[in-house]
Amino acid sequence: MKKYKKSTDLSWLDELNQAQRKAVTAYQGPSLVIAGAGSGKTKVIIYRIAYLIKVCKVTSQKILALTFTNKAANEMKSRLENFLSLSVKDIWMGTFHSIFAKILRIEGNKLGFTRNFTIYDESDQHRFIKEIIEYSGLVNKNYDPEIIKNIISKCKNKLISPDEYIESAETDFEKDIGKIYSIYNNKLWKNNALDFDDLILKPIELFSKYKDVLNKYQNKFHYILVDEYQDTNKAQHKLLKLLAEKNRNICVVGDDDQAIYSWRGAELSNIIDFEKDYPDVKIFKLEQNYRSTKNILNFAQEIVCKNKLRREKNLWTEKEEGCKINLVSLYSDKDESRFIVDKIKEEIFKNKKKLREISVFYRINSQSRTIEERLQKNNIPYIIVGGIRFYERKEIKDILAYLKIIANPRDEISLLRIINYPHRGIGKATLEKVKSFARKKGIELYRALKNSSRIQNLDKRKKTNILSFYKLIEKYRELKDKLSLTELTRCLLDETGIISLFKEEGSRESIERIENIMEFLSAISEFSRTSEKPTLENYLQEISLITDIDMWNDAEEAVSLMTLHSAKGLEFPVVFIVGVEDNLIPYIKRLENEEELEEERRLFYVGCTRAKEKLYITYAKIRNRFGNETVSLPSRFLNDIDMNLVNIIEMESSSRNDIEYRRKKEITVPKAEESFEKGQLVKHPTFGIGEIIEKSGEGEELRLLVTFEGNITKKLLVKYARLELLH
DNA sequence: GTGCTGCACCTTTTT
DNA sequence: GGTGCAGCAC
Ligand SMILES: Nc1ncnc2c1ncn2[C@@H]1O[C@H](COP(=O)(O)OP(=O)(O)OP(=O)(O)O)[C@@H](O)[C@H]1O
Repeated sequence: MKKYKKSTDLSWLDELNQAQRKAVTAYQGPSLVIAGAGSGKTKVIIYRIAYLIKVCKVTSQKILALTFTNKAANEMKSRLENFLSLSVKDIWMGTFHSIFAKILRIEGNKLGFTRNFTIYDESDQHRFIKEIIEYSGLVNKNYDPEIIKNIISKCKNKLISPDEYIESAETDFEKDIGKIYSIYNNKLWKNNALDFDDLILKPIELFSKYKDVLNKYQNKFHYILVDEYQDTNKAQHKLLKLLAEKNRNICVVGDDDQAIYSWRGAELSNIIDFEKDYPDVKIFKLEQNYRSTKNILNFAQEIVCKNKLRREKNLWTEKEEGCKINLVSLYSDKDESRFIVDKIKEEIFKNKKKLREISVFYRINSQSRTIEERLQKNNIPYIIVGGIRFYERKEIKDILAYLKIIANPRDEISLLRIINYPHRGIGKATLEKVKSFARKKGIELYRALKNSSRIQNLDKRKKTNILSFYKLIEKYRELKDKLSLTELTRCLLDETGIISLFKEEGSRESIERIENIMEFLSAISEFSRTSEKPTLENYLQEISLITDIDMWNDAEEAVSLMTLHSAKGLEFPVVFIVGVEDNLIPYIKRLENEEELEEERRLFYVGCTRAKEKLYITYAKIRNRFGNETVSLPSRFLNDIDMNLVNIIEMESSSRNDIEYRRKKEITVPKAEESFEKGQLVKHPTFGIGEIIEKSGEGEELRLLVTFEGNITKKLLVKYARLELLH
């Protein structure tokens, strides 16, 4: 690649087409770049930053660039650095969450928490809410923490405070949620902890309360750029509005067809509101796609243009037609994996593709397993991006919990996690006494440990146990600033005996855990070496906002496997999208309302548009889900596609064209579910006549337990079973 | 009071 | 195919 070293050399602008160049050079005032996949939106952001620095002589500290993942930010940085020879270390570039966490560390004391605050991830939140439900004194304690967590998160994304929620609550359920929400926030504060959503909310609070602070950051960030704007939420919108109010130099870039995070509170309406917020906005449309072949682009367009709620786009490419899209039908998920791995081999050996140029996308993480097994069998290097994050593994979270308490002793969730790990004779009953003591005295749990000698009717031995745990933590709190981070962690591991615990156990799983801990240790020393300020607090902050995608080294020679969501923003020469079946893409829980269904369609579109040269789409008839075999049909998104764009490969033993088959079947699916009742007789094409024993689920999910002739009992999904009612 | 084992229930996607 | 929890054995 060509490098542009001299700052007077402006020929790098020639790498942009005319529309892109317009978007790059209109650097003042509000800009909205709205364009389809692969049209160079991210490129516009990168070049705009270069333009600001090189041509407009803006100092890099004055630029704030917000991306969707840390990986995207790192990529931008390296492109600016290596290719446009810019120093990027002063640019504020990162995700909303990491940038504003950084600001909160600096300014948080104004809102009543200290700079060593803990960030609770989702499992911490879950435990936390569970704890609240148990102790909140609510009559009904049977609430599902997961549901409550989601409601609270939705509220936060929509800027609804606990008080506002309580005010509008009508049902008892809502009133209880309001109570829990309010306690939740209060307890977070007491724990000196924030959840993910707070990382956006708290800055809003900060800027609204303290105009001088707002002013400071408005003056700091003269130029704001936001990538993937279609997936921002109300809170983020508000935050941007506050920050951009003064200078109004804000450039957002997005594609409504790629909005796939509404379930996380993202609101497509932010794009429309942007035009309302800034009536003088300059709108730029990019229409040339530089990524995919004609066939791929046309196929993807055809998928997404069936959505009603979208802006019409006119995407085109100068690239060649390329291969047709391979539409592959298989009998089972096992066959699917075999097919994919065979094709990967073919791509590598015959077509001389590199492993890292190939990626496999799926709807849900659990689908990776069968493919993974097959790849292992064939000794093909692969990497799973996403799924359980490295830092979410149990053994790592346990060590992290120690480190978190050392950094922030008020963090009760981490405290509870490891107070009896490894076992030190502080069980449930003992803990209960300590907790109730803390509550009665109105003190933090950690302080209750210190004063545990004063707890009534507690065994003396237990008190000693508690106190020695307290002293252990205290010791490390003192050592924290004396030892390096690596030394501190090593000592801690030694003293707690966590590693020897696994060594003793000696099982395969334990060995794997030890390996993970070793990897964790090397990650810590890596951080100590590369970070400017390698403190415990900085380390904890960094890892709580880092994801698998961010850690993934895409230069490594390995096939990558990831969800369709994770694939957003990436590109690969060869892409496989697997499990393109109804109930998976679109996902079974998102079939009911039109908006969700459209989002599922967009998700599929995002997947297709990642492919540069070759796209395989596979679906299987039989899929193993939690040990049960389930029958699937090809995705409805494959209906009415232009057959000229696809190459149909039938790998299924019964060579029926399933798409045709599906169309026929739709007519024969019984409409009224009420028509099936216990005791009635039905006829099945394969099993013959049987009696309905049990009925469960409803709608698409309606299942019947039927005993057929010969005493064969089957659980059938009515939707697929083609049952005929006998009167 | 503590710790283990077997059972039930589920799980969409992620900063 | 995993995780969390209830109930049981020590
Ligand atoms: N003017 C151009 N000339 C050549 N290649 C380009 C040009 N603009 C963009 N590209 C290339 O097209 C590909 C897609 O660009 P980019 O990732 O910026 O698009 P995008 O609009 O952000 O895509 P998406 O929204 O689908 O993630 C990249 O490989 C990029 O280098």
